[in-house]
Amino acid sequence: MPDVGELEARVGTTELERVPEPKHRHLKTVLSEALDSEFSVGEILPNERELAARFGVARATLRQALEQLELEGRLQRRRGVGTTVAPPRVGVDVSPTQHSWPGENGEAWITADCSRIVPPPSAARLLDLPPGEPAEAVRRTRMTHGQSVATEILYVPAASLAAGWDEAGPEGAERGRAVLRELQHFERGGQDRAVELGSARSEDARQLDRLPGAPVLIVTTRYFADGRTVAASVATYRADTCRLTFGNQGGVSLLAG
Amino acid sequence: MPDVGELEARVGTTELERVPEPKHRHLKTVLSEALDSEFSVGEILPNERELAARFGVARATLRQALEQLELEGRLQRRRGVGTTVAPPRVGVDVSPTQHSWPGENGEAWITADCSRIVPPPSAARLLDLPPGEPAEAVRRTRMTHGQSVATEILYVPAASLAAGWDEAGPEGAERGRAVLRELQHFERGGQDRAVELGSARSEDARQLDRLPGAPVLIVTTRYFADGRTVAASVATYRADTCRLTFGNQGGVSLLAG
DNA sequence: TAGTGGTCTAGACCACACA
DNA sequence: GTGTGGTCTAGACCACTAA
Repeated sequence: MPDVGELEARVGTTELERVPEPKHRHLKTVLSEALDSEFSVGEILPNERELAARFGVARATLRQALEQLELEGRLQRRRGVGTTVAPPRVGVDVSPTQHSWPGENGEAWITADCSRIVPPPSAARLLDLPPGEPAEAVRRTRMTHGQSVATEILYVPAASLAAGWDEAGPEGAERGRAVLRELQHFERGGQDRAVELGSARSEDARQLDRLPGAPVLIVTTRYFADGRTVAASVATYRADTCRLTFGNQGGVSLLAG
Repeated sequence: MPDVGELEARVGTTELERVPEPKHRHLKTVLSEALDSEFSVGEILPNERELAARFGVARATLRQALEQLELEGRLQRRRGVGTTVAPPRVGVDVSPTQHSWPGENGEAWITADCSRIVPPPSAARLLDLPPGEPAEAVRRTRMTHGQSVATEILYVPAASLAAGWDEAGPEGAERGRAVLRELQHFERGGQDRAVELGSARSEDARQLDRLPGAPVLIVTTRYFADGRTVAASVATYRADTCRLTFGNQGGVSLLAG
């Protein structure tokens, strides 16, 4: 375990400055620099009680600093285990060329489930669907490097399914794959996308191996064909481990390095 | 001020459930529903001590719930003022058609400053610039509906400036506009973009009217021309008030090629 | 000056992972 | 069990805003 003796001294020193910077913010800066210079990826930090004692602050104050560093993807904390130095964020391509049409071959998405439900109002609005109208909801998970980085619900209204669609057909993942096959019949008309900050619903949190409320990036997509919205999806990406890339150079994202 | 009597009762009730949900999370749910049904945009909530007392929890616990709601853009808290119900997030277009080349006419960016600096390592990496090499750093602010929603630093290496570029030329905003004019000479070669979660540096926080450490969406862009990276920018968007949109229906299709 | 949210403390107990 | 991070309390004082 690296020595943090010098850092303790600096916390005390700056505390006397003219412009009072909150302790937790200064602590975050000091820890951040220590992570750069004295720790390597995967290394375990001293526990919170230990660190708080060393820096001469209450545990709650130390936790404010750790929370920020976790938000920025610098640390990973796990209950019952400890706090470790996180690897750099993974670049996940969400540009239309990589994420262009649901169910396309070569996608990184794994279909998990599907059921016929009444979409929540926010989803109904995306689809221009009257409230109360049912749709197929396909649940998928996106894997990268053996880890699940995102979960998604893809809403497909009945109007986007062929006339022979069997409402009483198979359930679960098989039904989901059938819905995705239906979408292949459309001539692609483009898409819309939005990114915003959110917090993980408990269902998403379970799948992403995070606590409920963890920060996530929510990617909302509308798929167009035949001059209307034929499907819409709400994807939830782990904000701590992911960087969403929109490379349009037509090749591999150079930002990945 | 709407009555929250019913809500208090529900907090007490659910506390007895079999699966112990943290109080702050349940509190968040209850408050969220109250915001939907009993409050309207701009309305002022009771203060934190008052709310904590009503729900029978410590102020710190209540604050955990409020912090989450603020993160999701539902609330706005200002020291010395109070907590108000936030308006829906503003959609800010960051698609290539709207944000296509720095300094283009009709942009929503206001040039604030410019100086010759040595870019931080992260920026040098974006530019494929050797460490220590200087670049012009143009600082800009993006306005939407009279509010500043983003700040940006655009790095332009010396190699991207014309032979006759005057290093000792004007300072401040005027210098920035001169650098932007230089960029107009290139034949545009496309761009790269990435979005990730970060926290506001104190400088950004001041410009965005937020406290340092506030959650922000960081948009990193590389501009290509002549087969190389001629400029790169790091833009910081307020995560609480902004939804980044990548709409391409009305404009050029990103699916081309 | 009064009232707000922001910071900080020094405890306590709980849920979880792992040996 | 033992040790970790997660939750929660009941205070206190500070920085800021606006009347």
